[in-house]
Amino acid sequence: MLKKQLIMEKALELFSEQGFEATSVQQITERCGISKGAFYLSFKTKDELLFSMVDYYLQQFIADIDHVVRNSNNKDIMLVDFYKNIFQAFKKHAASSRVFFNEKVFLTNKELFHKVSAYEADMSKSIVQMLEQLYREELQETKYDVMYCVKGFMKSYAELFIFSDLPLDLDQLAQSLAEKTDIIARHTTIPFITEELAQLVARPCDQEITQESLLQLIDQSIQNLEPSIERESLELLKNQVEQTTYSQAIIKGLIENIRLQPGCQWVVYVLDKYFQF
Amino acid sequence: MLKKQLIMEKALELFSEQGFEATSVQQITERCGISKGAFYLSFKTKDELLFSMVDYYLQQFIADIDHVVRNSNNKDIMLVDFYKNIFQAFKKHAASSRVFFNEKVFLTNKELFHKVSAYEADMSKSIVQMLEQLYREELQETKYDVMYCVKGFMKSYAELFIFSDLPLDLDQLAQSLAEKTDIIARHTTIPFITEELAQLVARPCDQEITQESLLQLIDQSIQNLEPSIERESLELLKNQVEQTTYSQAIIKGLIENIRLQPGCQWVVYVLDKYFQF
DNA sequence: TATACTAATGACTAATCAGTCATTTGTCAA
DNA sequence: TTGACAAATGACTGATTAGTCATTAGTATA
Repeated sequence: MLKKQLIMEKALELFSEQGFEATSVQQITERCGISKGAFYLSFKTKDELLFSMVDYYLQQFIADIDHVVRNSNNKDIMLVDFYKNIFQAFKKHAASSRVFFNEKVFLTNKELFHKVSAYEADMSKSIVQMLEQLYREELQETKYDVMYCVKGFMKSYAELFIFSDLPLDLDQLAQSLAEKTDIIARHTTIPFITEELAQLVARPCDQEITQESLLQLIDQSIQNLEPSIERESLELLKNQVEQTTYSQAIIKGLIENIRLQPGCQWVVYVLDKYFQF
Repeated sequence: MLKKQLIMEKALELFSEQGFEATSVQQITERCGISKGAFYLSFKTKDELLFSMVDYYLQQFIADIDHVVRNSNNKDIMLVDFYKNIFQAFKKHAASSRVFFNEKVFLTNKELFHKVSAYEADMSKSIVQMLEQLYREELQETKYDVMYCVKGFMKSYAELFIFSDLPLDLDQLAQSLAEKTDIIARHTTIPFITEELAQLVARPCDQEITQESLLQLIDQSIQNLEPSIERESLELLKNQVEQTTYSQAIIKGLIENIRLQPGCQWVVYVLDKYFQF
């Protein structure tokens, strides 16, 4: 399915330059060097392209964040790591950030709005998880508030990457925001966001990972890979989902094999959760 | 120019529901109960409508914030007042917030992007001014950072008003954010946003208020008013700009007369600055 | 080479759009 | 009542769009 990826990448460029509505299918196919008909072999409609792109790009972003939160053992630098990764992602994916954090379509198309909201809820959950790891029960009353502050810092400082390409010291930025987050976490006494409120806003409840949905996701991801070690790893993992025979170590190793594979971040994220790493 | 206002209001509703690109002039005129031709008597193009709307709605928003910052004498409640007003505005103008904080057009149309950036810069300036009043020289190193945090809080918590209509306790929210801002201001030691960086990002330098540009603005605003005390006040103020004869008290009174007049917030904001209140 | 199949093409359609302009309607003063 | 002017109309134009489909190109098998 390399054609699909090509289309999504070129479409991202164009959407980032002109927006979704203002970009025609013709323009996309011209930039891809393919015909209009070929486009409709990959995607049924222009809307379906956008849906696929949301999955393709937001999954990468969310999975990235989650990985940092889960794999940072050193609490002293967890926050710094978190912010450094976030802004590295913003820097690297400035184009997709522009599109997915600013496109109006996401507010007007209900289905799409839910999709994006669900990913945002995943991100919020990761942040709360990180805060719980860092501060344990000290933060019981205010953790959702602190999460909102973290998201606010992200949104505000991300503008530096999205709207300009100034050379910025990522390390200092990460340290600065880590300090701010720590200060807020330690000193806040008047919470506003209760757990209930946080859940009301993030309504789109994350759907459970079922064996069936995971197998479907793996099949889909396999199609994105050329025959290779990575593809073989994913096929072995598929068997493990159907019937676990290998040890945790082997399974973890197989997941690591595909962690950096483009288009596979999401399946890695879901596999991590499924096998409880 | 009541027709113009009608069109802008109905267009805002539609843009808020569907976005700018997806809304046709036909739809706008249908909701207004006017013909297509009548639309083009008020606005030369669909783009010109958007330009006018940016001025009309963002000026209200910015002027609102500036007024709080300038007129709050009590430092203890200045921050609370600030946030309460901000979120009252978000609540009241949820539709325009949705449009102007999420429309992609603003990123792809250069001229429009500069317009919006200029208003954002005005807002940033007001916030820095408030922080200077509150913390004097204690905050010299970190005030631009704190300003970015304030904007982050605004962006993050505004989602509560823009995307849902849950009943929220504005007072508690304002207090909660005021506390957070105060905490950040007092404890931050690692700044990231320097004055230089802040100015680089907010490039679109605010243009100076000249007598000429002010007179032009007043003329424009007068056209939005029916004959009334308010209109007379504005006409008197126009004379005062050309040649000051009245005392400060009278001028201030005349400005107060029109402060709450719809469509006049911006001229009030500029008059405030011009007469140095 | 012949056959069967899939992948890819691009001219085409029907719909929609922004913007125009000849015409009508409404409103004054004379 | 008339005539002169401005306000408002909506059918129309030309351009552009998403999506289709009859045709062709490419490739693998027999």
